[in-house]
Amino acid sequence: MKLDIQTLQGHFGNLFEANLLQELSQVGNYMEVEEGFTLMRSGGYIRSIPILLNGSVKILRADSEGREALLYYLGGLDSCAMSLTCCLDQRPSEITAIADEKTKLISIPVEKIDEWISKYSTWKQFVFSTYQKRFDDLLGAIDQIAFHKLDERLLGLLNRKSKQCGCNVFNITHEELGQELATSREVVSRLLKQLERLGRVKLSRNKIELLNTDKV
DNA sequence: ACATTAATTGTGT
DNA sequence: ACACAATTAATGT
Repeated sequence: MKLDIQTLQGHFGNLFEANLLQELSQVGNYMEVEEGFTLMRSGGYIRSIPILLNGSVKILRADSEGREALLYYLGGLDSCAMSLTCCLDQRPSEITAIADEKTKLISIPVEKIDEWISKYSTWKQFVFSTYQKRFDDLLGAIDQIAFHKLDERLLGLLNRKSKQCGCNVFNITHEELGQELATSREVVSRLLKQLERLGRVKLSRNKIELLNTDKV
């Protein structure tokens, strides 16, 4: 099903130039999918890429066990950066895309993606900013994972020290802990603050007291 | 007891 | 990571 230019303009506003909107309306395939609909299966080749008009789509990656980890969500006028690369390289998809709610999207044939990049600067910008957005998302996700690991390492270190000296009060500075964990003093301070808020630890200058060592 | 200084810790960017 | 504020301990007078 095709969309007329007016409708497209309603969605994209002045993001795209007039000629591009024209082509979009000619070659773009408009579709509505229900929640749970699989737009893209890992391993499959991609013939077209989606641009969301509304709704949202979750992007998953299958791990070695066959479990699927959530990478990020697409929403708004997002497109899928992964599928953009897959298209250009003619490679199979490494991700799975499933509609998270009823979603309206417009689907663009692969060959147009490449063609438009050299033809329309606004399209090039769109593709570029799509990458940028996804990249930022992934960076954020990595940060959180790294943060969690450090969180556990810090608790582990404190527990080891507790075992060593047979008590649960240490005379140590955040700076020193940071060196043991190969991280900065600020990070240790922030982690400890969180642990204090959780009641796992009591903080004072040059001193850290381990609490609740009996319970988990 | 008070002021001064240095070290440690907390927080925003 | 850096910069700065806030807090606390240590020291000198």
